[in-house]
Amino acid sequence: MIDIYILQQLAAYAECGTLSAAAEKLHTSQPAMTRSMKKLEDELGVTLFERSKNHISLNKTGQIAAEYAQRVLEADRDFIEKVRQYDRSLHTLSVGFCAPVPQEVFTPILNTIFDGMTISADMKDDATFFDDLENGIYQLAITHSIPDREGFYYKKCGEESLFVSVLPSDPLTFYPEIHLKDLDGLSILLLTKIGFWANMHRAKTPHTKYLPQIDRNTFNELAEHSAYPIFASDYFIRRGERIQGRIDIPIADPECHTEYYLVCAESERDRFKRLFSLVNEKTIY
Amino acid sequence: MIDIYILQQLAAYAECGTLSAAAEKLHTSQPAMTRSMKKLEDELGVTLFERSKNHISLNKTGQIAAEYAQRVLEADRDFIEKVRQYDRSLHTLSVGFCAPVPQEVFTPILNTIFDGMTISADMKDDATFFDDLENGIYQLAITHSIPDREGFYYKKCGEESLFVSVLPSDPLTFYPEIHLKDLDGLSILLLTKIGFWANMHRAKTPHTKYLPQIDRNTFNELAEHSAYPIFASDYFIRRGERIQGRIDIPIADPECHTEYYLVCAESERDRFKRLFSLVNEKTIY
DNA sequence: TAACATTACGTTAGCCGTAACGATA
DNA sequence: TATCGTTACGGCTAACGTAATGTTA
Repeated sequence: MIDIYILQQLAAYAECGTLSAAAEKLHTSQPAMTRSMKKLEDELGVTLFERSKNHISLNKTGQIAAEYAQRVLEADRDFIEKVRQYDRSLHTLSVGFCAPVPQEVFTPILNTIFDGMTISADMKDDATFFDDLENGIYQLAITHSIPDREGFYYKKCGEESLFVSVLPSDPLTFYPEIHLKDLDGLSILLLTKIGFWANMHRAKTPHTKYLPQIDRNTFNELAEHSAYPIFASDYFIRRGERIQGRIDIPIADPECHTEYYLVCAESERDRFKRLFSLVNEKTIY
Repeated sequence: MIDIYILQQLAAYAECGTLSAAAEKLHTSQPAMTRSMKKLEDELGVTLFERSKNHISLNKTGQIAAEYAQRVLEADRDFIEKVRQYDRSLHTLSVGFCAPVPQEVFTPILNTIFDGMTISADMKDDATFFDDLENGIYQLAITHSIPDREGFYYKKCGEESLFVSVLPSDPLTFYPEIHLKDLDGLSILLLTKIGFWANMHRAKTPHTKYLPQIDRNTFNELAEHSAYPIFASDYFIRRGERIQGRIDIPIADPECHTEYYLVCAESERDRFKRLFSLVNEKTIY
């Protein structure tokens, strides 16, 4: 068996062209390189280098050796990566959220039930969530539609409705409820990272100029001190977490009312039994 | 980077089931195994074993690790083998001979011209010789037919004719020359390892009972002290290497007269320039 | 009690870095 | 003269084996 460190040195030499350069790259000394390459030739019983007094180069066999050394190194790296990855997969639960409210609601629940595991949360449009569950990218997902095929277990876990939040002086307050098309063309403050809502807005109000805000504090600051309309959620309104001095107008479009579903692969149903039993239709509400 | 010796220990443990058995297999001590496995877990930052007070076993991650360790070990073994193999290929010349006489003639020539190289000689029917040259199994071949396709360089290097050698009292001596069909049904002493001649005999004299002799000395002994017909070659007859007290009768069939060709891949023509220049139509004669 | 894993401890083989040398462009 | 590879040498670390300990079947 050839020590992997020696193969690493061979590969480094093949890359750098001189022993001294390779030594530097590997944070070791030139003599160490010389010794290692000698030892390698010795253990293989094969000449790998052509040597003149102050220069060495790989011969044909040496070039072949450098190539195969790369494969061994790659296998070793792969070993480390795959083992760590597998171990990680045993201790992390990857969850896909399609919107911020489900994430806010479920994060503490998951942390309680799966104590000791790392909860890896991802938020984006749920268009690919069923694929992602099948491919093992997520073990759980909160979607805003029911599965389009077999192989999943799911349960409704809540609802959410959007409002438009404006200053009392805003002309929009004239209506008891409004439609998204009434907003088309306006400038609206909008938080980023809002999952499927982003695509919905983009589709329904293509001419609206959205002013995206990454930071929630900045968003709140701007919302309080500007006249830009913002979107609000019944979830937050119900909890009193509102922007002061604004009026919330319901949106009539059906796209602004959604139901949420907790979904897992059918094969993992048992594993998430306790979670599903804790969830009911109004978990998000 | 994980030291390959530790992976070897992991693999040995996975195979043996206990650290002590693995230690014995690898000619090391139990404590060394304990330490190595601890170190492996440490370097990976991952738990691989379930431990009770006097028993350990691989957990799921450990089983995955053992699998991947095997791959690394295989890559390392492969490295050694392939490098040695390539080096060997640079220092050996594999030659296919279709008959004994060419081998006898060419062996000293090849040893002289390719001094320092190992000449690996193979003798068998030359049906696959052109394929073998293309696939790099041979670098040179002596065939009894010219190449059936492009891509080869060749030169006629000799001829050989077969005789039947019998006692003066044998009825066959009545004929000035004989045909193979006259031999069909007889018992004939025959050396093994005679290349394409074996298939020729089998095809032309299917009812003959051949008495195969592996050892040349045994063959000569039997030839001298029995009445069985044997085959002789003009090559040996011309050199006086005959069995005492026998008469050599020429065989009329065209299959018993052959020409020999020295062949190499067109791409290696230069490499064998000197050899070809030394060879002429009567090299084997 | 026999087999096993782990811990403790003293020893040593092997590798490393520094220094010196010789050769080359 | 600067760079490169090799050799020599002293120091040190990391891994080893022996021995002892504790646990289990």
